Amino acid sequence: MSREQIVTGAADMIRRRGLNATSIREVAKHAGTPLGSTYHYFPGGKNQLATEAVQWAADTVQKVLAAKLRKGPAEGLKAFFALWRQIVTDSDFQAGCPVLAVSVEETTSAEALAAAAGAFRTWSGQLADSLEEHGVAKHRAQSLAQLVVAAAEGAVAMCRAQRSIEPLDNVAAELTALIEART
Amino acid sequence: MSREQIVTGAADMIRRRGLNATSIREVAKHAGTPLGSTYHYFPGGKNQLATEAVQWAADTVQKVLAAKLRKGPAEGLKAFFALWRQIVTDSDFQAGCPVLAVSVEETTSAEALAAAAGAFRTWSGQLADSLEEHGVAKHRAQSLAQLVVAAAEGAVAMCRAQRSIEPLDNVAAELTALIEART
DNA sequence: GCTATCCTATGACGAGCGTTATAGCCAGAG
DNA sequence: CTCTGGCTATAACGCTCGTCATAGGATAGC
Repeated sequence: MSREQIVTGAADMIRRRGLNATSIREVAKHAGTPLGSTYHYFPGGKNQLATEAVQWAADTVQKVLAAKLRKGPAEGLKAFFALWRQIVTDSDFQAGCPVLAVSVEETTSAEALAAAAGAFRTWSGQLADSLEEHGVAKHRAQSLAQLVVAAAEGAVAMCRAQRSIEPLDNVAAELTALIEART
Repeated sequence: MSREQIVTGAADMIRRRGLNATSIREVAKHAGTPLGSTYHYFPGGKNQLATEAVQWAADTVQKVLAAKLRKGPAEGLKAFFALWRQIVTDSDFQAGCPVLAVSVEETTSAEALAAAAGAFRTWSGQLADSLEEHGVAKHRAQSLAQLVVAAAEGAVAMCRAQRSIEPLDNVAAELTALIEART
């Protein structure tokens, strides 16, 4: 279905250039669909498209996380970082996280920003639940989970700026040690 | 001098809206200077202005960090997080870090991106040096310092999306405990 | 008072943006 | 075969963007 291609294409462009630099015309071209179709599928315009793109990215990560966390928090954490590592390296340091990109632009639609907030809450919530199940106190589990998400997002951006995967790998190693010591 | 006002104003707008949504016209208006002056002071156009804005922000943080790190890594870390906390809360969750904003937009000029990379390297380098002086092994010091910078940047973005200061405070608490345990 | 230098003021350029409108196509139901 | 409804195609709207050019004004040194 071409509607889905538009959403995933939009997510990919937001990941790279940010929301403001992602134009509907280019998303349509990139998806091989005419501009008119975009407004047919997304009558809410750019707001709606951006919101759905963020939600799609959030869901994708959420599914990976849910699957890997069944083997414990440490495995989930590894998968989380491996996922970002692949995105950064496969794109030659040109792609990052669309959720972060939306969070950083005030101009953004309120709905897309809310979707971004939901993504952060979902991911850190999944991690926190897993930590709690493995004996970490509730509040501590939440703090650690937020640390993981924040550090991963920040490290991805650092890697892009520095054109080096080193920050992400270092951060992953530090957090792996920290999590494994607590569980 | 009005040149400086243009740079700081640009940094403030990039902090809030990102680089792409920051137009030279609005920067000039915000600084109370005519549009023509912008190209007089910055013949390199938007690239040059963005680069100087990033450098200005980087220097500002670097100075605070240098001053506080003299009292030890833990004090530096506290000041680092306090600085971001103030920016986020004073702006009612609308402002973040211009360095991160530039790092997330591929469209960005290569020079501004290089300035962003320099900022990350400077900040984490300062922290790493301080940790090393207080007995942390060289490589470990670097990892920890990168973790701190990445987590702070990511946490600021999370706070903006969620309109809550909680992630930043939780991350600061976790990292303070981690750093104090190692020094 | 005169002139050279820095800054201002104003407007124009081509391009791209989000969005809307309208007319045409084309499959599948009756 | 016809008709209907989902999708395409195309063009236009008002707007803002980055950039450049050119003319005007002030101010400092002589």
